[in-house]
Amino acid sequence: MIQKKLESFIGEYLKANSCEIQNWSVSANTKQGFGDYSSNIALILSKKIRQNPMEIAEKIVASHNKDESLFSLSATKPGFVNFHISVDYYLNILKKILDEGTDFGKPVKHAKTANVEFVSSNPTGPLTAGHGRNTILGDMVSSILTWHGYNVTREYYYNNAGKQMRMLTESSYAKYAKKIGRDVAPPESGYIGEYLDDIANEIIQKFGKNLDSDSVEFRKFTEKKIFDSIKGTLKSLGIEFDIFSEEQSLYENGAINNVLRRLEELSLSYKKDGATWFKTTSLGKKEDKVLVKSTGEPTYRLPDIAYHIDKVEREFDLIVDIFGADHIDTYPDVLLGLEALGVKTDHIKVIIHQFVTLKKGDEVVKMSTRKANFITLDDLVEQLGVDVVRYFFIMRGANSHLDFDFDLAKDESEKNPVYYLQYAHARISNLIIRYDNEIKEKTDLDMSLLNEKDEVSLIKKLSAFPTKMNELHQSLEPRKLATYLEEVAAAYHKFYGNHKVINLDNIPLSYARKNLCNATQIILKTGLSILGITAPEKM
RNA sequence: GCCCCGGUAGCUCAGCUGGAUAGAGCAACGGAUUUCUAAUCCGUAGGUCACAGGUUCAAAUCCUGUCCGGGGUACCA
Repeated sequence: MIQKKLESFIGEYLKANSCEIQNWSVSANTKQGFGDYSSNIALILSKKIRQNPMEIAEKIVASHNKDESLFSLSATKPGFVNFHISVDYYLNILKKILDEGTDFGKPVKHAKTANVEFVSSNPTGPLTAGHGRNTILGDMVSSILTWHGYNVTREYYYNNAGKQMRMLTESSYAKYAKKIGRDVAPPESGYIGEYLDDIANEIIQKFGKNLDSDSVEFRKFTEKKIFDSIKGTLKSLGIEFDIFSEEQSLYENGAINNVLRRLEELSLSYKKDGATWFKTTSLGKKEDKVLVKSTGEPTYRLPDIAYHIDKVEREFDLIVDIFGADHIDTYPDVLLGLEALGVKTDHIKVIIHQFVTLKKGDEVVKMSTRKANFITLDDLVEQLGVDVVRYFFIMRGANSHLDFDFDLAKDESEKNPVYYLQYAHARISNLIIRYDNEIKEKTDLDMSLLNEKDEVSLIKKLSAFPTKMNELHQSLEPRKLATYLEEVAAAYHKFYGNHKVINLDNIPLSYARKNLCNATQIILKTGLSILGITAPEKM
């Protein structure tokens, strides 16, 4: 890529002058007036060879062969070396975008596998608005990896062995019992949502009124029904999972006991007060953590260690966990456990996101599945539409808190930047139809006619796409793609506003501009599809 | 107690693997409508980048401390 070439230019200069030095860089400029790229080499070098940086910069500029057509050089103020890339270079990229279409910028060889675990909410009720963030984030991260050539497994892990599910089963039975007139008190702090009434009715229809309280149907049927509803919600958001893994099986196949045994063998666990402790202090932590409570029930750490061993053994090249802030304290323990057992962890990437704070006006809504005072993800989709919902959850970086005012949601949805992107795409579609209707005449494509400021800056923006995607591959932050697409759309709207594409008096220019529009549309389409957002032809 | 995140324009936020003039949207004000879809564009105004030190040729960006706000967590008493 271009940056490498610029770096090697500097590198060769250094070599020719037998200077050995590190820490210098060539970076793209965001500001106007200093060329496309700049290097700080002279500033770094000045200290070492005790020379004025400006003089060094000018020497480097002078060393450049002026016949070189790719770029020209200049030196400015404190001592920057600026690279001005030739327009031809960008025009070539533009051609490449048109040739390669939505494959533009895609790395060819990767053939790797990745596992992305997300949502992983226990099937105790419908997905709430609060789950939306994890859900959307995980799906987009998966898409980013897919685009980069990974064969991605989307995995949903749920805990059906613990207290929550037992409570759900009892709550389900209580609803059933009440409907058929048995005198049964609902469990204390059980689940009370209306969705359980619906399920109870179905159970009556399907299995009749004579089920015992310990019938497996309460657990099985309730779990299945709730899962169906969760899957429905996910489907409406365009998300489908490849695998659902359950905690239960880790008990059944002995994986959990195995972890306990091995930790004991390594003297990394001990009993105290009837509980089993994980000796994390001997692994550099401040305090030990509980693996199995004195009640005999394991804490979340133990099954999660076993589950991660299982994932690692499935030999993915990359394992991504999308976790909410409640895991901040605990996931390091899980990794520690894996390392202690000699399981490789350096290909595990944990993405933690902060929670969403839901508000109604100024009032914060505390959501609880158990108490059934929640706004479902379905509600959001119904009110705002899939595209707005998807965009909404990645408008802030995963690591920042996200405030969501439900009262203003609809209001704000009209101002949602996603429309700005989609409008740019729709505008282009419309324009191309117009163009084909109005201009029948054929002409050769001459991109060099595109030399207006707005045109050039749009072309440069489009050219940055592969670099952006590369960054995205590193950071796995969908927001960065969204930000980039907003910039592309802005550059396009600006160009569109200031220049006519269809001009019957200048067909060659019209044609070149039409191709610029095509290229813009390709980039927008590719980006939007990675975000799982529709690219409309009309708005 | 321990941990995480944030404090940038009136509001909501970008920018934060250090770079040269701190950016958008909304709100305000003024302009563009015989339109290639105005869900757009052009312009004006708006900033001690919480505060204080430090590192550096260079700090909104890195380090330390302080203040303020949000959140998480414990077989926690």
